[in-house]
Amino acid sequence: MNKPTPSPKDQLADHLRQGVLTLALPPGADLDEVRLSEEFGLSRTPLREVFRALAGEGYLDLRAGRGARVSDMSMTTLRDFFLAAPMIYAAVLRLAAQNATQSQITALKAAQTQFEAALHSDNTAQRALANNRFHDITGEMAQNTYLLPSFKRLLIDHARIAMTFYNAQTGRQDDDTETASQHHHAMINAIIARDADTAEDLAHAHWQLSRGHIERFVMPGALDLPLGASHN
Amino acid sequence: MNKPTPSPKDQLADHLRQGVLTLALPPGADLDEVRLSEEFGLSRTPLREVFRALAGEGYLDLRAGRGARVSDMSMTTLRDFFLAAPMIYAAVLRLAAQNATQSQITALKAAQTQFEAALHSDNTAQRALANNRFHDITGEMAQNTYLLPSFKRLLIDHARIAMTFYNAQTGRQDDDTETASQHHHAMINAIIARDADTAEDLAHAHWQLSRGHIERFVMPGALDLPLGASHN
DNA sequence: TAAATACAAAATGTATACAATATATCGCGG
DNA sequence: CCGCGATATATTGTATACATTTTGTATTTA
Repeated sequence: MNKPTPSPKDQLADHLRQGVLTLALPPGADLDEVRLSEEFGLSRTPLREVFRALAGEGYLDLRAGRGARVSDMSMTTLRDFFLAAPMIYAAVLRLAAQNATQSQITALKAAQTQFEAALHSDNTAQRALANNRFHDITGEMAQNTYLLPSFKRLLIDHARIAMTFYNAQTGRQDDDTETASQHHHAMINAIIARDADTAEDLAHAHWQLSRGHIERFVMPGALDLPLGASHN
Repeated sequence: MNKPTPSPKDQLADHLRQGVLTLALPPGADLDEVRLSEEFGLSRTPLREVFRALAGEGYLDLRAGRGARVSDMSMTTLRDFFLAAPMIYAAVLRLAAQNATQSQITALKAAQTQFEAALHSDNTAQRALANNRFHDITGEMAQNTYLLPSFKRLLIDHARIAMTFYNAQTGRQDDDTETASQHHHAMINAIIARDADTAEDLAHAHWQLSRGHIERFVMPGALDLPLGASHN
């Protein structure tokens, strides 16, 4: 067992990352340096370095003289997201199929097992985190330094968007997650078979699913009620 | 005139960025905290924050307990680069054509003027920096948070690769830079015309040019000399 | 009453001193 | 002479104290 006990810095970083991904720290939330440093037994100096690092990864925004905030989700986020995601993700999965190592494939299978477990529990956060982990591994598999930064940022907001919509959505939800899980399985198989084309197709299908999911949330069937009749 | 005098931190950051882009700080170079802090009149605390920030942008690598280095250029860098660059760059330029604001177009024209000036001087570093600035503005124009991180990393290594090869290359060089400059002009026009398709095509042509340039450097015509006859 | 200004409190930014860790040097033994 | 290990040096990491900036509040004035 070689787990070298994570440093307080790593613990804090992981805590914040998880918080951001699960919306426990909502977009735009202020982070109090003093409170966090007391809570994690760190002085402000290393804490601020963690902030800088997480800002570089896209989790936080640092505004000079005004402290750190959880990076925002603006009105245009969704549009930007669905413009970039299919392209980047298809490329990553294609490269993943070409370059995955055996140990990475093992890790991916394990992540998928965790994801399925999370599906059966009713813990939305666990689900989002497990899904995030799965896709993160595909990113490692691709082994392309230039693609990864964008991919990781997409994964952050993918998780946050999923948290937003899976929490709210009723019906169809289980269908969709089941399909997503099947996609994951097919991805694993395509990667094992080194079948880049299939992997790429699966990436597109996967985003198409997300897209439909969110569209149904953002533009639901209108309430069919007469105007102005509501105040008894 | 609203130039609020850059803070020492910004100065340092810019200095390091420029150094990395121009190879004044070669890949893998160690950065001495104490020396730099004395040189720029900063204490180590803010200096290390600059390191963290630049690491996030892809300029530096931070290894725990072993200080900061200029991020490396490995053997696989070129391959990764030319796999990712055409795709990302085409996407960025397409979005740039769709979303550019008037003031950004003005800035782009100015950058191109600077680039041409640098072409006539014989300063390779100036040339690389001006080219970098030009492309950086196209990145701003695209206005897509998710694409930018990868794009910016590509630009860093684009500059470094250009510095490597333009310094060494003989002949054809002027042809190529002239063609590159023409591409830039055509890009500006396509952006003004909001012609996304043309912009995307230009992106591909531009990378094709770079690619050819580097191929000729990496795989030159072999020296046509008899083996083993060299030691007088 | 509303706006503006001055003051107070809080939070961020920086410097310096100290602790921990990594690297280099020297001495010893094989 | 080479390799190993211990000590010394240098460098990185952390804590704390202080300076600066921002933000909130109260008071004054139109």
